[in-house]
Amino acid sequence: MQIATWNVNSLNVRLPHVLAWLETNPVDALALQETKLTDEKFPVDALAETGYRSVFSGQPTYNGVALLARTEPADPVAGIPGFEDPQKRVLAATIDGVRVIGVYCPNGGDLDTDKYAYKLDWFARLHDYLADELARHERLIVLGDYNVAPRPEDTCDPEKWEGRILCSPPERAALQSLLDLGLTDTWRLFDDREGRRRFTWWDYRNGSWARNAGLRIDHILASEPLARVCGECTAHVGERGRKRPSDHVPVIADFAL
DNA sequence: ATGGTGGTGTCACCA
Repeated sequence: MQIATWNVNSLNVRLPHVLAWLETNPVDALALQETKLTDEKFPVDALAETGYRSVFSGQPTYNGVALLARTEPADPVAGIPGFEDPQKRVLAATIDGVRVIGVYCPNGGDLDTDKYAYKLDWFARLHDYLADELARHERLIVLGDYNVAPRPEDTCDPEKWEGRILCSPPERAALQSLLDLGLTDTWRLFDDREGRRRFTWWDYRNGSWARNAGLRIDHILASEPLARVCGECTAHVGERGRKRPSDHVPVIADFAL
């Protein structure tokens, strides 16, 4: 089973990119973030023509998540149960016997802002939700844009990034608390693989792409039975060099199921 | 220093 995540930064703009990518990478499931579409405007038909069923949870202008799959996603649940939040950031469904939870974690703004406090609180809610889900589902994948670079080597310039937003110790601790539940960051299973590009996001500003000034903030976490059979996790970095790209690229993992 | 959305602003807001 191949499963991928992609923050598309507007599905309205990026739909041609997504359709083309799916044609050459016919993954079993794809989690999208920052669709920036209301549910009425979700491109159900165009995706169906490419062979994908969709479930989605969107809002105008900001946020918005979706799950695409070649089989009908079952038992969809939007949001974190028990957590009232107008920001559409979480969507779960069962795909081919795997419970898949797509997440768009808050960015956090700057360290001294309300957005940062919201980010840390949001991660605590996600933690408790995932604890429940792990108890219910042996096969669980949690994937998306976490807006956290877990280690210095997941940044282009540790001296610059350490302690800043996306890399601060509380954010890293929040991500680690998810792993401590029994989830594996599948990327790190292949840390010793040579020639692999290390980042998943490059800011549109400052010529970040040209300088390869990126971060690894998009992750695919898997429960133990899935991590054991994970054979690959890579970033499709080439997507960042296309015309009118998202600032994130797809991350794809392969499980021998 | 860029890019996307909503919508016409001295654009603001978000990433």
